[in-house]
Amino acid sequence: MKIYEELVARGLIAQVTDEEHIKDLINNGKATFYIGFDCTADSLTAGHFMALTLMKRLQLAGNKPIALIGGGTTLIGDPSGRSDMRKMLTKEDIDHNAECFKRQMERFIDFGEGKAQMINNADWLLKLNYVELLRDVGACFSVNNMLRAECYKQRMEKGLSFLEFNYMIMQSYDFYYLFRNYDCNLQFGGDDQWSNMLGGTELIRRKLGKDANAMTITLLTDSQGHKMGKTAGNAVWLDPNKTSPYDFYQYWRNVADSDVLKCIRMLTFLPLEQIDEMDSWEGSKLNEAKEILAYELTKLVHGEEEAQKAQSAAKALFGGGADSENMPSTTITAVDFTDGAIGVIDLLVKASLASSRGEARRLIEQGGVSVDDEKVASFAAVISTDAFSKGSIIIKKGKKIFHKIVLA
RNA sequence: GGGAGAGUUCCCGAGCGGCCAAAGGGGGCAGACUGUAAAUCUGUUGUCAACGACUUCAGUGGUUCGAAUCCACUCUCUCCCA
Repeated sequence: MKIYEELVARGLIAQVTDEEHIKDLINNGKATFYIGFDCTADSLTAGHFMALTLMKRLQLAGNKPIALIGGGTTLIGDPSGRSDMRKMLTKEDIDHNAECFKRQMERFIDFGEGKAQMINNADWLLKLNYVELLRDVGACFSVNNMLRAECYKQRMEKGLSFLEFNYMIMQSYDFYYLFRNYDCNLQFGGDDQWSNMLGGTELIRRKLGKDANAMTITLLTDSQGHKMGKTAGNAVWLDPNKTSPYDFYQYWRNVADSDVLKCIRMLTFLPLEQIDEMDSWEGSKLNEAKEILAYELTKLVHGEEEAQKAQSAAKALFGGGADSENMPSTTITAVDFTDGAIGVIDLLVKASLASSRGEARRLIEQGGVSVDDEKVASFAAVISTDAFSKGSIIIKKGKKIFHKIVLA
């Protein structure tokens, strides 16, 4: 099976400009393709992860990836799929974020000589001259067409600033620039980028009379249609300092039944035959599939060792035995104690298991907190230093969140 | 430039000058049920030294014993006309 067919089989491809042409390019390693990453945060997220795996798959098939860091476009802000304007980021923030992205990507993609490239569009976008650009590029865009684009639909209701309206032009210019200077003949992106990407192929056709191609990746959504890779509105980060390998593992371990196979197919590198076999799994057997998913992804992002750790920690905890080896932990010192004891509420807050004392209190009142497997009965409960005879205690919040408190 | 309207808690969205820490929904968190799933049911959801106190309703000032609610100005957004 060739790479294109595999991508289709994995359900990764959403839309393409010219299927035959693209198939020919990537199946024969003739594509130099780019994916843009807007650096709106200081870490990549699980959402970007799919794009990264796609780059890797294509790279393995002999194609040449260009990771385009959006140092310039991020200054504008992509309005796609948003109902309100993004917060404007400062130049410094963006540079910092771009730097962080770079480090994370290097773990996935081989940026060795001639293998792949990382480029920042700030390098050319920031140098543009307004009037020149208008005459050169602006003339190629029809506002009527742009307004019809799907990515602006939502914003036509709530208002769209001219700044953001220009995002499509910037992204199109990127493609045009890469096409001319880097022989980039294909652009990949999330399905929400489709109209921005078409802007690019259109611009290339008008300016150079040549065909460039675009292809979008299916957005990873759960069975309810929500974008995946978020918990409570917060992204699942790839940076271990922002989302620990254990939490990362748990996120995937807890996906809904209906989404497991889709995730395995789209995100892991397991052979398709093996995945097809899992397809027949049902009921509690699916739990095993979730374990596989969680393990595979954690391995890809954090390495085999961390994946092992996360898995054994999870197994130990949910299996009953309290293996606290790899649990997130907080260290306290004697100073935190008053008269040889510390309140459970204080511990919860210190460990960030509760964001306020009121919340901690509520948790305890509702019976959601245990210390060393014993339910905390009263919010006034205190833990004495004696409890730390083994050096640490384990606090459990709810059913799935474990945290170790170490006495230094 | 002219006219009309809007800004409320994580989000949407109610809110006669006192009974408003603010209805309702969504989301979140916790409990029950389970398979670390989904669905369902229940509780909870500003902060704190917690039957009380303190800080919130775009901002700044004002009117009042008392303001999310009234007035003035400012900012932001939407709509209509140019």
